[in-house]
Amino acid sequence: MLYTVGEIAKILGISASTLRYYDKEGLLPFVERSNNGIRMFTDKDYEWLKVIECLKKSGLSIKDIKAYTNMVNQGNNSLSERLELFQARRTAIKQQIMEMQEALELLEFKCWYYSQAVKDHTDEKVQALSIDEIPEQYRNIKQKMNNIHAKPE
Amino acid sequence: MLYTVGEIAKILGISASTLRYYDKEGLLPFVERSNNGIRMFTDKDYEWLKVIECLKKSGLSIKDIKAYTNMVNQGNNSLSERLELFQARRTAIKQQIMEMQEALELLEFKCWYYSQAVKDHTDEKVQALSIDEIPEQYRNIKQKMNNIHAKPE
DNA sequence: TATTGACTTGAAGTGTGGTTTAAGTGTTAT
DNA sequence: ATAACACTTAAACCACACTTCAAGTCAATA
Repeated sequence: MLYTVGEIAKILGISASTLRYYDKEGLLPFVERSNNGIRMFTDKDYEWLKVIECLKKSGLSIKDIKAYTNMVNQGNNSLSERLELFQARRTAIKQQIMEMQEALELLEFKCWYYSQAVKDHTDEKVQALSIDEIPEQYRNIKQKMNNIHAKPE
Repeated sequence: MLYTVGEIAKILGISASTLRYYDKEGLLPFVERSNNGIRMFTDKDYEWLKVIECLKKSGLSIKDIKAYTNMVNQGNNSLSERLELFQARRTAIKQQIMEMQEALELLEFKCWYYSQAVKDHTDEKVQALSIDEIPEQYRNIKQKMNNIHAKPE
C-alpha cells in the first residue's frame, strides 16, 4: 500500500508540511518518489515515522533524530550505538513518566481543593485545613509542595 | 524564610533569568521586593512556582498560566473556572502519560531488538522474525507499529 | 576605598520546530 | 479545454520560551 504525503499526514495526525520539513532535515531518507517526483510512503515508512514520533516523545530533538537516521544508514557498524541510544531514551522517558505522575498527583489535589472551594463559595476554609485534616491521598503531594527541597540535578 | 531570585532558582533547578522572565510575563504577582528593589521569594512563592511547574508539565503555555494567574487575582469569582481548568489539565496529563507509556513500550522493544542485533553482529536475523517468534511482551507494540491506524483526533 | 558579586532593568538576540507563501507541475473531473 | 486539487520547491516568516547584553545599583569583603 502506498500513500501520498497528505494521506500519511492524516493517518499520523500531523500536517503535510511537517512531513516535508522532516524530509528536508534528513529524517526520511527511505521515502521514495513516483515518476513525477511525488513522495510515496510505504508501510515501512509508516513504521519509521512511528519510531520518530516515539523518539520525539522521549525528548529527542530533530537534530538528534537526524543523528539516529545517520546511524541507521551506517548499517551494522552502528548497532551497539543504536542500542545505547534506545537504552538512554528508555531511561529518560521513565523519568519523564515519573515526573508526569507527580504532576498528576498535584492536579488531583487541586481538583479536590477547588471542588471543596466551589462548594463553600470560598477557598478560605479548605486553605485553612492542616495537613492531617485533608484526605490522606493528598497529604504526600501537599507536603512536597510546602516543604522546600532542592532538585538534585 | 526568604530567598533571592538566585537562591530560589537553584532550589527549583531553573535559571534566575527564567524567573525574571516569568515575573515580567505576570506569572509572579505575589513576589514582594525588599527596600532596595530585590525580589524576595517566600515559602508561599515556592508553592506557587511548584504549581506553575506542574501546569507547564501538563502542557500549558506561559500565556495560559498568565490567564490562570489572573483568575487567582479575581478571587472567589473564579473558583469554578479554576476547578474546570485543573480538571482539564488532569485529563490532558493522563492522556500524555498514556502516550508516554506507549512510547516506553516501543523503546523497550527496540532495546530488545538491538540487544539481539548486537549479539548477532547484524539485525537481519531479528528483523526476519515473525510476530509469534518475538517475545510476547513485545508483540502488542510491534503490531501497533506495523499496522496502520489513523489517529482518532 | 576599591573591588567583587549578586541583584536590577529594557531591549535585543537565539534556537527550535514548524508554517506559510509564491511559483510551478501533474492528474482528474466537468 | 479548463478548472480544481494535491503535489513540488526554496525561501521567508512565525510563535514560543527563554537567554544574553548593556548599563546601572547596592552590600559586603579585602
